[in-house]
Amino acid sequence: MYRIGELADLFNMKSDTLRYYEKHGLLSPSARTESGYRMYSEQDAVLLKFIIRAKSVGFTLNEIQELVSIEMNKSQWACADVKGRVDIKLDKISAQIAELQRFQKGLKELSDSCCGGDESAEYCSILEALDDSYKEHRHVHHCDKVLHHDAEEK
Amino acid sequence: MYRIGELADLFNMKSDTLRYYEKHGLLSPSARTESGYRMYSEQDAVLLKFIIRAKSVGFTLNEIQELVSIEMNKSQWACADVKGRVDIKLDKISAQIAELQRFQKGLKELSDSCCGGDESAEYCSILEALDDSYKEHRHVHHCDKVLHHDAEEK
DNA sequence: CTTGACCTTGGACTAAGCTCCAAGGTTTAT
DNA sequence: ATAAACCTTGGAGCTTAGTCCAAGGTCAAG
Repeated sequence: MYRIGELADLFNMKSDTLRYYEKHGLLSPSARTESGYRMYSEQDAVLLKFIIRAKSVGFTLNEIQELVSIEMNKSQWACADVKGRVDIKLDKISAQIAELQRFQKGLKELSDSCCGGDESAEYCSILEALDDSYKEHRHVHHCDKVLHHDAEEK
Repeated sequence: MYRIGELADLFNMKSDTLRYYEKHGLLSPSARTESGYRMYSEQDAVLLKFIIRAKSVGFTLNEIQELVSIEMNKSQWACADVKGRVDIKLDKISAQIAELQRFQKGLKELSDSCCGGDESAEYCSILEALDDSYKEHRHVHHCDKVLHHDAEEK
């Protein structure tokens, strides 16, 4: 069992945040001491870890609360309902991964076309790298130019 | 050239949001009419599209502002600096994709083990699906149980 | 030449997600 | 047995990202 401060330290967060989560129905300590201290179990820590990870992938506390409340009352739910809810979240995640990958591709092209030397970054266009409408009439910048520039320097 | 309301409509947002972005250095209209109306160019629209996409993959307005200001003053920057900044964002994106994929894998396992029928969702554990420490001593639930249940019904 | 749909600025308001503070109770180490 | 380091509640304050409002200017149509 952890006291609130111990659990908070374990996950690098403030006790305040844990109280905030409790108030919003995300995570209640599984016990209290006679004097009223919150006591968190190993299970609570696992749930907290889940909450933190869900948050880090972009779920709001409300969405997480929904997942958590399903988990808490799972014997009352039909399996089909749980599956349905989870599949909705899965769709959201797939879409988000796809968008991130598109973004990654754009930035990577930019990084690759940006030679990384002392020369001006005039041709390192973030927009050019990311906007599809640019791509048709796009100038392709190779590092040749820079290598040439480097050659001149030598 | 678009007036503020036209551009806003084009991207399903409020004029207020565009003014907000302007105030925070993300997007200034490339012209004003004599009477002071903001006029946005095609270029401005491209930049706005970028801002919206960056936001959708989880960048804060501050981070986007940083990328945009690099774009705006790119001739003043050394190529290496731009590449450096962009590479930092790329790392962030890679990490985020990885985390999303881990989350996706967990939820997918859950969805698969959750047979989706009328039976109780007792064995559909989101935590079990997502917490690695569970996996070692994990019960594997197959849909056999349910198929059997279905068979009994017939 | 007025009506309605736009636009301007400035400032107030909201919601989410914390974060801090005050006033007091508890536990622990010296 | 007393100080330091925890904990409690309640409520205020902060940041981010908008969103709304008021008072007034502009512009095209009838």
